Amino acid sequence: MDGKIARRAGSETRAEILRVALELFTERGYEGTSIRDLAEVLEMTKSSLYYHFANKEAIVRALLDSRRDEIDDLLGWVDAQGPGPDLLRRTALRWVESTGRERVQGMRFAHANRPIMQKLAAEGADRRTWFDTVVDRVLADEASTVDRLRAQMAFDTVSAALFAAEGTNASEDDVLEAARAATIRLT
Amino acid sequence: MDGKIARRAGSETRAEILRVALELFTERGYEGTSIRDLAEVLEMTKSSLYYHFANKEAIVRALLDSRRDEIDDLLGWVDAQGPGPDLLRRTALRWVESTGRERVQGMRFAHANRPIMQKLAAEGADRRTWFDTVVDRVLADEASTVDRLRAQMAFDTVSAALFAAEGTNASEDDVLEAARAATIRLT
DNA sequence: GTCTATACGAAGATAGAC
DNA sequence: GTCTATCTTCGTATAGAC
Repeated sequence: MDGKIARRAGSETRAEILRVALELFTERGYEGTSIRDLAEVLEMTKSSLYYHFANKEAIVRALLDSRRDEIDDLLGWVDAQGPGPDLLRRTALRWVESTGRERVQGMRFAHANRPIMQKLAAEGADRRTWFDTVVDRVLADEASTVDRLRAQMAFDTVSAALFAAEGTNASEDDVLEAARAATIRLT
Repeated sequence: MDGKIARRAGSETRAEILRVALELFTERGYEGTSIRDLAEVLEMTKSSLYYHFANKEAIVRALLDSRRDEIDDLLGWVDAQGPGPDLLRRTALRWVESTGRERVQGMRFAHANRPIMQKLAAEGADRRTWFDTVVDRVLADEASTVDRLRAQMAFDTVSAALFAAEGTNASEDDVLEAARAATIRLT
């Protein structure tokens, strides 16, 4: 783990801030979480936070950056596949089955904070845009709007299952299993 | 329309407030919409608003009340049905196919404001709780957690399709058609 | 029922010392 | 990099006249 890239000093704090921010933003919502709240949990002052991030929104942006690579991976994988009628199912399943704790956390976050997600989406690269690309490559050119919607839904099953599980005592494994089953049925 | 219940004077303003609130809360989010914003659009003062609603949250509560009847209807319908293995599909389809503009609007609202929805949910009657009841009556007693999740998802397809359609140019009809197709596949 | 005026707290953000 | 102190704006909400 001591590879080419030396560990940048100070990045620890940044990472810690992001960890806490993800947690609080998910639980209480972005608007419902103040810089003060973050500072309190982190046991540092607001000002210190502002040393690491220009403003509150920048924290969310950084959070989103971390998730970006996963979709890039998926895109790379799709490109390496031969075309075929089952490409949609295979790709969606790959996506759903590769869902780990981190991604689930990210989805909860996205769920809890749609307004800011949409705002950031309007400015450029967001999850939705990336998935549009995936769906483009995986569906035939003549696919209808409804086909496209259904394909998107097949990728979104974890999110949907998570929503369905809200307030119930379903485990994370239950959620993932339900999502997997749904993806198969939708493709 | 001049039936037994005389039209209560003043309720017009209330209704107008709710109309505007639903719109703004959906577009900018609950936290992102101030009482000021509402007052401005309504061309009245903040104080007048406070005459009609005790506080900001009360507006959301009123908004939710309006939606409650629909699920009561569904529950009544389910009770009138004979049991059978296809009861889940029939019920979910009935729900999805009865989705109109108003309900779609309500879903968008719920989507955009998960934090407060959850807060109000914690206090009692929310959509999720109601649907738990529906799923209870529609599924066999020995249904597994995953079965229950899948059933919930079958009811939530409009919501999922709406999410999938975000940022695309899919029409509302496209969304409803995709939702219907998904419900069939999931049941 | 609607207004003016205002209290009051909390939020995001910055200046500048150490 | 972290702190103290402070600025400014905005939020919800209330008092009380008309």
